[in-house]
Amino acid sequence: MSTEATQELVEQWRALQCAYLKTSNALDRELSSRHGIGLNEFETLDLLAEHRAEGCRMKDLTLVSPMTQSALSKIVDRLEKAGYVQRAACAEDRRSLYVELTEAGAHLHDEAAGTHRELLEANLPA
Amino acid sequence: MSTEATQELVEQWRALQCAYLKTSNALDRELSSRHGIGLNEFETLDLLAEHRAEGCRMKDLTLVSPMTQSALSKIVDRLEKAGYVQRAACAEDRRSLYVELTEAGAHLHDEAAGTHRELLEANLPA
DNA sequence: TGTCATTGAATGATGCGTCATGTAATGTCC
DNA sequence: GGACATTACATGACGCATCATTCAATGACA
Repeated sequence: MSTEATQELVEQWRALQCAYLKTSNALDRELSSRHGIGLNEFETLDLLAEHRAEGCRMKDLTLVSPMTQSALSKIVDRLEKAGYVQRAACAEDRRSLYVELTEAGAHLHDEAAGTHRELLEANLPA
Repeated sequence: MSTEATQELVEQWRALQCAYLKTSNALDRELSSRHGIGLNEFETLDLLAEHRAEGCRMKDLTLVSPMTQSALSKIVDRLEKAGYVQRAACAEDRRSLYVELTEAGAHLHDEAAGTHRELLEANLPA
């Protein structure tokens, strides 16, 4: 590979990095200050809201989230402690747990989604 | 803003997130296993190599790196302990410190840069 | 020149994500 | 149906980034 092509690759990577960090930092800061939850918490709520109809087990979450199983377990812990989510037993497989939005969780999601979308529009490269 | 436009924004964000996480995870994993340094350490070495001619103070690093001043201080700590970098007093301003690549650091950077570029090519969206 | 604000850098407390591991429950195969 | 592997999830240890704070040096200004 030529030196110029390599240089271009590095610049492309730095641009990606910059766009991602700028956006995720802005999201995290605003979601925290306005709604009291971090970005990963919000995005988990968002996934739960999206799949609310089918029902969502921990395992399903790991399939659609970029987070680790372990991280998701702790995120759901925090959301549960805050009352935004609850775990429910799964009749077909007693190892599994359903994760469900509570009233408060659905309400918070509605509010925070506005902030989220607004910041995406402000930060994402057009 | 229309619902569809909002939805598209969210998809754009998830794509950005996915591309960034996939690439940075791959980079971090390979740089660690092949060269024993993390991604942020490497990118700091990379910046130092890039600005080697002018001389690079801590403060200059914070201007070109996406990392925090505090994080950079600790990254340089680790690089220094590993012998890849050294801090040197700054005559014009005794609060400042120059950060310089050592022989070993320059050598490691040469090797690791190959891995870095290779993984960028493999992971970045063409 | 003495006072006060600012700057460059280091550090301690804290939060969070990851890895490795543990523990049930389930599946498989003889 | 009993032994073994596998799956779903939780947890503890660890690393690392961040924030707030601290400290020393410098600048500004009366």
